[in-house]
Amino acid sequence: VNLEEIARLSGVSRSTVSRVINNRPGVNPKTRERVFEVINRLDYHPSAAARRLAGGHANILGLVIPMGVPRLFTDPFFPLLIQGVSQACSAHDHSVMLWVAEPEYERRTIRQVLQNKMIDGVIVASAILDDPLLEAMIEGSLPFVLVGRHPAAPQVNYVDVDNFTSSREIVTYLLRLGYRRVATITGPQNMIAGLDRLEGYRSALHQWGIPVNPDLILSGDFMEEGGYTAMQRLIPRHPQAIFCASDAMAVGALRALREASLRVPEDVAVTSFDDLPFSAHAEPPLTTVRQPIQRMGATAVETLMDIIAHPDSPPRSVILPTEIIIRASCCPAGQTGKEAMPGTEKITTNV
Amino acid sequence: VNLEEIARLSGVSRSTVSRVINNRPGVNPKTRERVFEVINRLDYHPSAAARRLAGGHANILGLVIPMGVPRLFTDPFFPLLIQGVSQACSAHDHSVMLWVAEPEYERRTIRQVLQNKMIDGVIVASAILDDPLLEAMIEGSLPFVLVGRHPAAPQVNYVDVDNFTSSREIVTYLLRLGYRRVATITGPQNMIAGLDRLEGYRSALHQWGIPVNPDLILSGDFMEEGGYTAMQRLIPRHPQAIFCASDAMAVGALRALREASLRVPEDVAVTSFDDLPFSAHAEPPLTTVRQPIQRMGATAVETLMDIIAHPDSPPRSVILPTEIIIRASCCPAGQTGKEAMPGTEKITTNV
DNA sequence: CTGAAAGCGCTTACAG
DNA sequence: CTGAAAGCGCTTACAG
Repeated sequence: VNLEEIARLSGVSRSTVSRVINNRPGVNPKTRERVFEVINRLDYHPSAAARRLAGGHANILGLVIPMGVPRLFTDPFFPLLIQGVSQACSAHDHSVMLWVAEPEYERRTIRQVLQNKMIDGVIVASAILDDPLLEAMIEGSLPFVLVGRHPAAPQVNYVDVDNFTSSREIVTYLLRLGYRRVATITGPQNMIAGLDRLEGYRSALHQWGIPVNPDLILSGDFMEEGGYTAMQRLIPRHPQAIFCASDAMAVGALRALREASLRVPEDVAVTSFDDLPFSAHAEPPLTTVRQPIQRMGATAVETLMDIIAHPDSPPRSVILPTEIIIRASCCPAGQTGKEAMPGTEKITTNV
Repeated sequence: VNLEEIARLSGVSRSTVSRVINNRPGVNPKTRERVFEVINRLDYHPSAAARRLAGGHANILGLVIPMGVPRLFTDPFFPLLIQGVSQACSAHDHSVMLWVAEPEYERRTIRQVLQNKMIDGVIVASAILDDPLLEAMIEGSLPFVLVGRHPAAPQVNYVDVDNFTSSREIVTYLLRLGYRRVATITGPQNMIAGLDRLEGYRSALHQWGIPVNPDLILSGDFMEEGGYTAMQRLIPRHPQAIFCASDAMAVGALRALREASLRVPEDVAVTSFDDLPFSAHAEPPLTTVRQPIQRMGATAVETLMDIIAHPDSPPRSVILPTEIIIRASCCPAGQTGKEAMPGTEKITTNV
């Protein structure tokens, strides 16, 4: 079943069928209706290959996850993102081409993506500063959207949450509970989210006139293992409360605290960032910043489709809201957790 | 840069360039070399769209993950599989198109996949019995490979591990340690892996002349939550040892045991299946069957490429080896765990 | 071993 | 509002 056949059966030319399919103006409504009827009856779908070759859109978006092996399966961030992207594409009758860019093959992947004449645009889920892939994308002419803000290039379209403000607010929450010796386990400082979350921590302390103590800032890697080892080094420094820059690190931190026989939240209060599905089942359940990962994926798709449709409009940036999810890993300073804490509760922020 | 230009610069016709690109025989070696030289110099890549349209291969494989929301981010099985597929495709200069098939959109996804005239073949990661997608694939003519064996249709190509034998062996391992009251928490019984792992459990007991006690068989869902609730129901029945059909369920079971103040392995020995990355960090680390998930993805790609290249050869099935990874969640019956258990150790099976 | 030509299924000016 | 025609970049018989 091809366009030719639809034209024949509707009694019009191929040009007209093409106009109908692509929703172009200037077609008699009755003609349009007749053509649609035939299309639906035959369950006709245009060939992406032919479309693309003829200079049109293939309705295929690329998704690039430039990530070394570890984090891809340490936590469900990327699976959720992939799902959001995939769902939104499906809903808009687009397909998605996926690249998982291992660092050692990065150059090759860049070529594969940019020289791939099949895709209409790309979603890049990289938050690594100075990612060569990102630089290549900026140089190139393929429309793309970044998941995560870009610190330097203002022309880059992106979808993100406000990592800075969200982090400042959850640290402020700890300060309000009465803690003063608040530590942080940071994300990698070559990722924008890692930087912003640390800045949010610093900003909250500044606002409350509390000096930032370098001994209470430990660097992590967003993963369980990194949270675990950072916490081990932190324990001798006797923090009252901690802000981990990711849930996965918080789980590692909880493990280190348990091994040291410290109770959470009675001895140390713990907060983090992400609200991944496992965070509600941690021991204790985590108080954390929820970011809408799936929605970020879906929003990236919609933003990219809009960019493709309107290539000359100014750069787009979308900031999605977060909320603070309050669970049992915190309690007011000086109290025991059990008596003081409510069930899960939400504080919506950055709306 | 297109084929025309390569032809011009090499002083041959487009036909010849096409033959060179597609590694067809009947080209003078010197001509071939000359053409390759120009291709490499210009970094030329043929247009997948044009290729496909002209009746050739686009070098694009599809990957379908027909799964409801939950398991996709509960455990890293699918991320690992995706990574294996993506890597192997990249290595063979293929691209991958991804569909995450939500059950409610399944019909739509089936159409999108089968009517997609872009892909050369599909990898289907469904182990659900009577999956309509699978039935549609069997009806259709698009080459495909299943990840997970198909119980009924012998013409279906697949890549899998031997779930039955591997499960029998890890349960046998528990029996050798001296346990007799061995329970199991099963996977969903509408998935072939769930069925096979339960059969393996039964078979091990039979071999040892131990009657199968229905009270010691609880059904789970492969996920943490299901393992947790199944274990809660199991505790009053006083099992000495348990075989969980997935690591994620084992983690849930450990949580239930901890809440009931039962020690692992002293009070209850725990084994499972998968050896996902988090299993080495569980409390205690899990004795489990390791299946090579990434390699299954890569093998599926290679098998599919082989099927596409040789469409008329008989059905292919590939069984990859597993190994039993011994960690601290088991000890000989009647001993305390600490004194008896070695570090991590492997028993390779099904090689 | 090599080339000229038709054709894959679309889109896009161009003409009316 | 509609159609005839060219062309996108390949592959594949067919002819030599």
